[in-house]
Amino acid sequence: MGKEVKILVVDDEERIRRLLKMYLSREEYKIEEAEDGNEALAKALENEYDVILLDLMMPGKDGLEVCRELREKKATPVIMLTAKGEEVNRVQGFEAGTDDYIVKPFSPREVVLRVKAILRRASQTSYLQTEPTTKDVLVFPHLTIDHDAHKVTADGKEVNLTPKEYELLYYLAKAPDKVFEREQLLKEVWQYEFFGDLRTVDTHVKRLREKLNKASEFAARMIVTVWGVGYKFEVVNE
Amino acid sequence: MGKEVKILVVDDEERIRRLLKMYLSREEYKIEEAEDGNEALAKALENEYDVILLDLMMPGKDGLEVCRELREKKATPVIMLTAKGEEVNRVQGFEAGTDDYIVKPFSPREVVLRVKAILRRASQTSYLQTEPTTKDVLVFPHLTIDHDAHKVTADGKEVNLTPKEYELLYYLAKAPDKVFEREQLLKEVWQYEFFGDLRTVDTHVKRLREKLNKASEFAARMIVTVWGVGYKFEVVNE
DNA sequence: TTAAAAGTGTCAATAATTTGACAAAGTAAC
DNA sequence: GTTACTTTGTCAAATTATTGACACTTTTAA
Repeated sequence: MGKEVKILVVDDEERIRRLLKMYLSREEYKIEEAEDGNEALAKALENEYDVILLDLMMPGKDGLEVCRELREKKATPVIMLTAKGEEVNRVQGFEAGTDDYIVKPFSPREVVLRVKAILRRASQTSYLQTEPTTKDVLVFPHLTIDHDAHKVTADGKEVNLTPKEYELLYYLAKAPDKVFEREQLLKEVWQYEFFGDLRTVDTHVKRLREKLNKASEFAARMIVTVWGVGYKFEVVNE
Repeated sequence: MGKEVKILVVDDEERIRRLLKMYLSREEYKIEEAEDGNEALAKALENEYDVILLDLMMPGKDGLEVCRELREKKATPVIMLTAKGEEVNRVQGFEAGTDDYIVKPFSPREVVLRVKAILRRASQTSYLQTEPTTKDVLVFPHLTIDHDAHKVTADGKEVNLTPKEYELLYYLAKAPDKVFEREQLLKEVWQYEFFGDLRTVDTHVKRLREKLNKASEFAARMIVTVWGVGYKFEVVNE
């Protein structure tokens, strides 16, 4: 339902573009890319994007400049990507017409949250706001993940998860039945510059299962180990 | 119950319209927008609004002029938005038919309070005021927030809150269960040009909990920390 | 039975929150 | 106006919770 959401991702590093694309694709957004300021500006002016993710530091035209020039013609929401220490003056960014910031290295959750926040705001600006913005709640037998409230419930009982546990569960549950290798989970649930021990994933899975199990053994069993490959979320039929 | 309240928001800056809309939508008003004087006048004449929020400085026809022309046909209440330093002669404004002023940058509370004041005045002017204006009171177990009286009661005892504390509580309590990031709270509870320290939110939460706790430990526990994300208001089941 | 893979418990390192103290800004009372 | 009082925002400990690593145990599949 609702029309397709189009996002433009601008960064000179191919790796960053790929990561952003990966995170955002999971939310069913359509992603396009640009690798420098001029290309970004050209695309942004020609097309109608719902959000633009814009790197601050780029060879040639930098993010602020692109934003400023874009603003002369269009109001497309812009989220600026800044590296730590690159600390833009918020007021400066604000004057250029930036809507929000994300500091690198970012985590998937952060990116997705920000994009959603922007989209929500934008949709509220639309003339008639009759329909309530669709709630983001995953409901399975024995387990409910309410992403707005950031709350997990198993067999009626609330399960208190730490951020990483929550993210891990949410990530897996968003694609039931799909197996993820530990490497991939580390890349996508953790920040993108994290090169940690693969066993770390196991530890978190363990803690997650533990907590789920206290509330519902069925919920705990939904985190399934795929031997030799990784983990997946599978709905229990009971 | 009660008829819908329709408000027209007029400002050439999209951001300001969005902010006003955000604040006022939470009060269940229906908001329409106009981005310049002519559009405003056309809409104001065609429709029946309960209040018009009108920016003073706009390219083309300015706020005073719109107000003056509107007054030749209609008595719709007008609240003028003026930037600091832009200090209109109040007499001039009243001659044009302005009902009230708000100085930018404004805070949500200010906007909502003024609008409510105007609506109250308007409804009292009406001939027979039989229907009680719908009361704005949030009632939870152990906690009641009477927004009309601007009064908070926890387990029967009145809790004395400062404006910011009150606004923070009210904002959270208006959307139970929904998690808000500190950034968002700063953006929406504080004035819109405030770029303060995120920890400021924590301090206010602390003071709020402190005061609530003196009256009712259950009420205090309703302000819930969501680790790594932000805060939410959650009803305690006890 | 064995090698590889997964699960577990512990601990130190990190990270986020809470808190208290203080200064600045704003208000009210005189 | 000036003074006293309140509210507000910042900052930097102190506290608390999360996290990552690693060694060790258990399970699995061949």
